[in-house]
Amino acid sequence: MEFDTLLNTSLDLNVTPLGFPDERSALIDELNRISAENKRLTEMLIVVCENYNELQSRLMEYKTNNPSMDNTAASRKRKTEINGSASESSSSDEESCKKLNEEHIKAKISRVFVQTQASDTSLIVKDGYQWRKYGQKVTRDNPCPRAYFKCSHAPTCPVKKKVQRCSEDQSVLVATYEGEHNHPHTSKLEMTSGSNRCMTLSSVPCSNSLSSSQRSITLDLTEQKMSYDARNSNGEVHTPEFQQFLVEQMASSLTEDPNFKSALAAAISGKFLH
DNA sequence: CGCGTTTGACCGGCGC
DNA sequence: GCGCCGGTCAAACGCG
Repeated sequence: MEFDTLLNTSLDLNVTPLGFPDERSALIDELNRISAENKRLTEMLIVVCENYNELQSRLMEYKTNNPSMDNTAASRKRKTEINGSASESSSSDEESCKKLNEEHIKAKISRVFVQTQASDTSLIVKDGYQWRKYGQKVTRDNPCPRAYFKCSHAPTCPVKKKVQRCSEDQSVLVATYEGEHNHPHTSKLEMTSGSNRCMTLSSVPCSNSLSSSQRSITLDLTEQKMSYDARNSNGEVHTPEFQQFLVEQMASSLTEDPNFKSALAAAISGKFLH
């Protein structure tokens, strides 16, 4: 894992030139301890994902047995559409469920939290797609203006996004995506360059922020997906192996953070040099 | 001159 | 029915 590389690097840069055997052994112990902790955290994350998967399966089972289960998370608008189609249509319950699922897919919503620099006043979230801004509005619940974007890469792409600064922490951008892209990323490099980077977690039906410096977490707020299945940008369903990979990526992405590296190197060198 | 952004006007849904 | 509010439109504007 890159964590080891990082630690070896800090060892070479900060400690080895001093050449104290005690410090080296202490550092190695520390490295082993941190590596073990890293491994333990990774395993915990896997367990959490498995538990979530199990819960989702139970929910799916419950919903299957109770098809009339209310869709409480839907917006008022969605409720209106659902009621309207139900009253006008004579279709069966199964067809209604189908329609609901289709509408859910159409209305796929995900939310991204992006940590930006305090001096950065733009509402730009680099996510690998090209966006055209078509409006900006000050909303009631947040003094910061909300910007409205449409995907401009493909004329037929229905995806929209809203970007607004968090009212509590204005260094955090909240980007809300609606719909799914019908084309690939325009630039994968853009995903990992610039002032912010994105890491995506799908199918987590809650809102949360797990941002470290210049990093973001995507939380998919749609509820039509009944099992934990990590998807890539093309909507492909991934295997459990990929979930394992994703977990490892999440752990390793933390260690790739330059700020984290420098802070860790400083902490280690400071601990043993003072 | 073309393209993207800005910004005020407009529209539709919802609550009272 | 009216007002509020979020979302969208489109003309004006700026920049390369």
